[in-house]
Amino acid sequence: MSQTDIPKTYDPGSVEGRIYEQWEKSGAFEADPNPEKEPYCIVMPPPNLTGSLHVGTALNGTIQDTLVRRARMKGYEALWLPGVDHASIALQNVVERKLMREESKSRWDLGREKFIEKCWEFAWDSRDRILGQLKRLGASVDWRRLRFTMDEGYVQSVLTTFVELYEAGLIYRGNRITNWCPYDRSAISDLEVNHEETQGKLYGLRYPFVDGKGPGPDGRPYAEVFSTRPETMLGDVALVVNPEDERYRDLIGRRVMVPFVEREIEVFADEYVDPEFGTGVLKVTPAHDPNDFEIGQRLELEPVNVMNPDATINERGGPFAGLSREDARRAIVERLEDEGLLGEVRDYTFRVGHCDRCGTVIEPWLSEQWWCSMKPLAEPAIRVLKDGEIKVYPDSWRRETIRWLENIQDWNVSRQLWWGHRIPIWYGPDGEVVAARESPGEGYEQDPDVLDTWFSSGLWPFATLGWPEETEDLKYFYPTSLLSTAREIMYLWVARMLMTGLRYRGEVPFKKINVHSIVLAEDGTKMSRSKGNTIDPLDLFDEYGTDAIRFGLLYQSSTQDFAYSYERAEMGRSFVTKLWNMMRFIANYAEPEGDGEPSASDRWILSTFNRTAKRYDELLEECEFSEAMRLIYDFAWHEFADWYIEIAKAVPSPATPRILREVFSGILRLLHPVMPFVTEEMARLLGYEEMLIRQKFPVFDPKLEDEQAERLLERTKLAVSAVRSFRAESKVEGELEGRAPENLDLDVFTALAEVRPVGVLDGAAKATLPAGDEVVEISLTEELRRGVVDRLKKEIERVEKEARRSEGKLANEKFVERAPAEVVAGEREKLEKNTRLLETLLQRLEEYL
RNA sequence: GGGCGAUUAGCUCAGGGGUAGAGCGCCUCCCUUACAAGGAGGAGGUCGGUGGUUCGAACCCACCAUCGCCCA
Repeated sequence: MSQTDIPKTYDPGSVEGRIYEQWEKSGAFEADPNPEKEPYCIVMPPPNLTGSLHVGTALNGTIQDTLVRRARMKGYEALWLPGVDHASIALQNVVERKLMREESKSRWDLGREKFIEKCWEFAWDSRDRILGQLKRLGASVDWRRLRFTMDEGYVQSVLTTFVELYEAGLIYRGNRITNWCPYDRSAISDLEVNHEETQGKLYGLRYPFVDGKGPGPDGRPYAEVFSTRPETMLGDVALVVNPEDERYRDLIGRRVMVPFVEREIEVFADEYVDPEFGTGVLKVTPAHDPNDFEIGQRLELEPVNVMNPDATINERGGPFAGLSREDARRAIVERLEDEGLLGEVRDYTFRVGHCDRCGTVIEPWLSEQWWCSMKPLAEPAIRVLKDGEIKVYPDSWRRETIRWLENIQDWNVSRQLWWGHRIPIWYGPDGEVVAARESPGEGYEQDPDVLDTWFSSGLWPFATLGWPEETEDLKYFYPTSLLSTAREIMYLWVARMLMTGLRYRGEVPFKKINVHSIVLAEDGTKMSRSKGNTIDPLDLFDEYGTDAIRFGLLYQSSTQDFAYSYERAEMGRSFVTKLWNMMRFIANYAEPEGDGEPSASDRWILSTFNRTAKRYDELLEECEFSEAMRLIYDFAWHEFADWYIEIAKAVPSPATPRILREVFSGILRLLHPVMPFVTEEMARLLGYEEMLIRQKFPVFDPKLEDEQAERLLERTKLAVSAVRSFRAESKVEGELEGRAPENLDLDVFTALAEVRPVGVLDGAAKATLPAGDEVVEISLTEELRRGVVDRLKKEIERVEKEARRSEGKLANEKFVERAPAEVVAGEREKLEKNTRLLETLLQRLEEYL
C-alpha cells in the first residue's frame, strides 16, 4: 500500500465501529471447549443494570480485555464471558421512583405482577445500553454466551443452591434485628449499609422510679439515660448498668416507668454497658438496636416492636402512633421537656447507617428473615487463601479477605422486594415448610420475599457456564483463570463466589484475583453522581479515541487509587499518533530486497525488542499493568522511533528493511491487547494477511539475544548525545570533524552526530566530550573554546565528585568487608573508570588554558 | 476505637537497600521529505518529620504529623 492511501492522521471515530464489527463477524471473540488448546477464561463482573459504564468499569474492562486478547494471541482458547446482573434492590428502586414520578403510583398500587413487568422492560432497555458501551470499549467478549442472572437456566442455579443449603441446614429462618430500609421496606445486608458521620444530639431521658423506694443513688427521683434516638424509648424493656459500676450498685433490681407508654421496667446488670459513656445507664430496646437485642436475649426479655415497616410508630407507641420516626422524636422530646423528664441535651457526632441504594437512614428493626450460616462456607475459602491456592494481586487483599472471612456473620438473604429470585420456600396447608424448586402441589403458598442479588451473583463463575448441568463448558472453562474487580465488592461478591465455588465445584472459581485501583475524580475525591464530578468514559472515547483512553488507564492503574488525569488521555493520544506516524514511515520505506547480513544496530534493536517483549509479558502476567505500559511505551518511542528509525534512514543495512518491519510488527502485536483498534487498523494498512487479533503474541527467542550489540549501541547513543548536547549549547551548526573512540558503531555515530571522521585531530583545536565512560573528540573553532572549557569544568567537577564518593566507600573497611563482593568490585571498577576519565579531562583542560 | 494504605520534581504519578524516574508544565533551538498530538537540547527533588537497624536507607523498623479508605 502506498503512502498516498494512508491518512495522515488516525481518526478513531471512523475506524473503531468498523473494526469491532469485523472482529465480531469473523468469530474471533468466540471460544468453545477445544481439546487441542489450553482454556483461558475470565467471567466479566456483571454490570449493574441500573448504571452506565463509568471510568472504573472502563478500567476493569480494559484490564480484562487486555488479558483475554493476550491469552488468545498466545494460543489459548480464550473466553471472556459477558453478562449483566438484575440488581434487585437497585433496579426496583429506580423503577419505583420512575413509577411515582410518571404515574404517581407506588408498587403496591400497581401490584406485584404488573410491577415486575415494568422491571423487565427497564432491564431490557438498560441491558442494551450497557452492552453497547462495552462494544465501544472494544470488549472482545463472546456475545453468544451473554448471561443474565434472571435467565431461565441461571434461575435454576439459584434455586438449586438455595434448596441445597436449606437441606444442609445452612439456611434457616430467624426473627432478628436486621438493617431495615424504610423507603424500600426491605431488609438489607450489613454490607449494603454505609455508615456516615452525622451531627446529631444526645438526649438525657429520665425514667421515674415507681417502686416506692425513694430517690436513686444520686438523690434524684429518676434514672437518667443518654440516647441519640429518643423515639425508641417507646420500645424500652429494661435499663442496664455495668455490674462493676459502684455508683449504680443500688440501682440494680429497682423499677422505673417508661414515660408515655406506661410500662414498668426493671434495672439489670450487664457487662456490655460502658460506665464511661453518658450516665453509665443504658436503655434496652431489643426490637430497635442490635446490641440491645443481644442484651435482651441474655436477660430473656420480650422485645417490644414499636414501628411499622415504613418506620412510622405503630399502635404500641401509645400517643405517638402514626407519627414518622422523625416527628415522633420531636414530639417525644417536647413532651419530655413539658413533664420535666428531659435531661441534658448536647451535640453529638456519631455514625448513622444509610441505605447504600437510596440513602435513607437505616432502622435496625426486628423482623423475620431467612439467614445463611456463613462460618461453614467460609472455612474452605479461608484455607485456599491461606494456602495461596489463589493468587491475589496485590497480596494485601488476600490477607484482608482472610480477616473478613474469619469474622464473618450470618447473612440475611431475604429481601422484602418483588424484583428478583423469589425464595423457593413453600408453606403447606398444614403449616409445613418445604424448600423446592417448584411448588410441591395444591394448597402451597410461596414465600413472598426475593433473594439478595448477591446470592445469585455469588454463583457467577459456574452458573454462567451451565451449572447445575454438568456441561462441557463447565468442565472445560472452570476454574476460570482470573477475576478482575474493584475492591469495593471483595466481600460482597468475590468472597461469596469463592465460598460457593468451593462448595459446588470443589475447586476455586478463579486462580487469580486482580484488585484494581479505584478511579477518583480529578480533585482526588470519589466520583459520585450527586457531587456531579463523574467522568463519562464514552465522552473520553469520543474525544481522545478508545485506544488512547485504554492505554492511559492502564498506564495509571496500579495498586493505588488515582485521580483521573486528562494528561494521561493526552499521553495515550500522542502515543497513538506517534505509532501512526511510525507506520506511515514504514509503509513508505524501501521493501526488503533479498536479505543481507544484519548490522550491529539491527542486532541491537532485535535483541532489545526481544528482551522487552519477554519482560512485558511477565509484567502482564503479574498484573503489573502500569509497569508494562511504561516499558512498551519507552521501547516503542524512545528506542525504536528515536533511534532505530533514525538509523534506518541514515545508515541502513541490507537487512534493515526486513528488521524494521519485523520489529514494528512485534510492537503492534504486543500493543494490540491494550490498543486493539489502532493497531488493527495499522495492520490492515500495512497489508498484513491476517487480522492482528488472530496473530501470535511475540515470544522470547534466545537466538536474538546479543549483549555485545546492545552495549555497542548504548555507547554509540551516548556519544551521539554528547555531540548533540554540545552543539545545542554551543550553538554549532553543520558538520564537524571528529574522532570517535574505537568501541562504538562508527557509521551510526558519524551519521547521527553529523561528524566527519578524521584520523588525527590537532590537540589545540579539538573538544573532548565525555560520553558515559568514554570521550568523544571533535574539531573546534576558536570561538567555541569557551563553551568547551565551561563544559569540561562542569564535567570534571561531576566526575571528581563521583570518584571521591567511590574512594570514600572503598576506604571504609566495613564496606569492603561486609558489602557483597560484586558491589565492591563494581565500585572499584567505577573508580578506575572515573579516575581515567578524570585524567583525560584534566589533561584536555590544561591544553586549553 | 480497630485495621489497611498514602505522603517522591510546579501538577498527576511510577519506583523500592548500592549515583532519584515518567508524562504534563517550564526554558533554548528547530514547521528537517513518518510525526509540531513532533524533533534536538536543558532547568527543576536534602523522596512528610524524628529516631533506629545497616558498610550503606527515599526504600526496612519505631514513633509523630497530615490525608484517604475499610470495619465496629
